[in-house]
Amino acid sequence: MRFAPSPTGGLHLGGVRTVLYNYLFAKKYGGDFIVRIEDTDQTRFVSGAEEYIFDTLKWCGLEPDESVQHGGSFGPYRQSERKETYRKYAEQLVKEGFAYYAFDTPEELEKMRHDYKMEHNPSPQYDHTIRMKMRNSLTLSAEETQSLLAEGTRHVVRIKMPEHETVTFTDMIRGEVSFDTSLVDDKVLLKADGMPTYHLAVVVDDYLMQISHAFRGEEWLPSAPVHILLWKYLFGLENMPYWAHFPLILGPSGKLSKRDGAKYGFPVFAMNWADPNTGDLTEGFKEKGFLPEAFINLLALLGWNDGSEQEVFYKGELIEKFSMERVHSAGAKFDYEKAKWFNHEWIKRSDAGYLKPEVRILLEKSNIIVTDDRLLEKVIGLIKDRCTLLTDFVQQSSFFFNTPGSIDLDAIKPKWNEARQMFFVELIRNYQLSPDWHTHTLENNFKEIAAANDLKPGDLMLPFRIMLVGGKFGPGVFEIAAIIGKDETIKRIEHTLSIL
RNA sequence: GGCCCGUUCGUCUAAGGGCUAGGACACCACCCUUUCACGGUGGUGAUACGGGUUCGAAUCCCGUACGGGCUACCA
Repeated sequence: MRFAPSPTGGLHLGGVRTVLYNYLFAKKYGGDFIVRIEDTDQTRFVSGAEEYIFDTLKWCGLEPDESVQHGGSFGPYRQSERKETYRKYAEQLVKEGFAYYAFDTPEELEKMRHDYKMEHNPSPQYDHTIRMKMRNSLTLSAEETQSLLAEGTRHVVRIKMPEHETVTFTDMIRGEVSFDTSLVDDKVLLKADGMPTYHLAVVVDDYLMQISHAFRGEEWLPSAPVHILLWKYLFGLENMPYWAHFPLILGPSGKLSKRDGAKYGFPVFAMNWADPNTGDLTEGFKEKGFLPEAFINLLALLGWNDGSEQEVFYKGELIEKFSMERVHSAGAKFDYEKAKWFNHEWIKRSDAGYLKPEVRILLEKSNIIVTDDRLLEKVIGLIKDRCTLLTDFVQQSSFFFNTPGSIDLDAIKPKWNEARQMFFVELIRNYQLSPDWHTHTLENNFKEIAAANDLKPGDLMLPFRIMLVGGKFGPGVFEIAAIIGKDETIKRIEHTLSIL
């Protein structure tokens, strides 16, 4: 099993789902999950991106068995460090007539694309119809080729696609897929800078690293015939890994992109990603307040299900139940509302102790320092049902620890009167003298005073809540009062009374 | 344009020839709740279209339409 990301930016939903499925499949069958860094494009190097990938995997709980960071006996796991191994295979292909040297400059290629551009063929390819009109070892004499090579002329190695062959392979998700090779272009295998392209590297490395199953996104399907042919030429089809091409995760319009997230207001990356070149920060699911368990869960169900109506799965269950046969073949549009539902479910099911460390960090960021550990846990237990995102805990719990900064007076004023004012004055006196401070006592006393004054408790509870909480939300009022204590409760009532 | 992949409620999906096409999210209503949630009950809502094959098609085949991907010395 392998996952082979290119470290050029943040890891988005589709990428993480690919890792997930790779991981689940590997773990299910006792295989190794290996992560190889595909960094053959030096122009796209982004500092910090590789580390970001591993940080993301760690957060998701999808630790590789072999990788740059985890070691393994098939290294190096960074393609840039394997540069020397690829040339040999490219030369072998040329020698055997499956590939050729091409000396065309970027300008010449551009000219070709321009000259052959027709209405019926808007994007001409470097293929069997064109290659004999270009500058390569097929059109040049052996001597010319040799001397160009000897002079160190910049050149690439291209695969020579056969003219009329049908390449067929079995995709684990789609079944048999076939291609007419005359319609595929002569892809570059080895670039002028000596680095391989993805096409060569993926085949060579999958062979050398003894990869048994190779899963990737559907966007790779069109180049599959190139890879199949390379396997046939280099290592034999019988040694080729099993392939699976996952359907794409779609945004509101086409393949999900970073742009979609910014445009429609939902995260696309797993964790915050700060582009070192532009300085742009893209918010991640982690920072948005998602639990890794929920993130994994929602991704797993985006294109897969176990056939039952179960939707919430632990990682262990996913490993146990995952199967390629049940991966959908159609693309799935990402629904942020449903994603939030998954997180809410996970928060509800997590116990307060588990949530505590994260919540504490969030509270500290809002300058709420909680020293009483048991209190924090109790509060979390009381409010977690109403928190969809981890970040919701701040608003839902701040009033337990700090006096509310603002009071929603508009919710009280319209029905406020002398009688109610008097009620609260009496309530303060009563609570002041109350020998104990428990939820039930507080509620009973509250109702007795109301009854004695011929007032309906229901009309008084909302104002009371606003005084303690600041707004119309939160758990039972008397529980809140019980937790914040006598002094604080009275102080808050007095404060609101004074500004009404 | 060419090639490849795909098409069940708005969204994620179940139903691999035989039922009123099931569930979940979202939405609406009601119940519970003297706030907001949680929870509960119910509701709106789908097999893209046209042909076959078959006693019988969401399911198999063909065509059309639509959607997506690819078409770089990027992955």
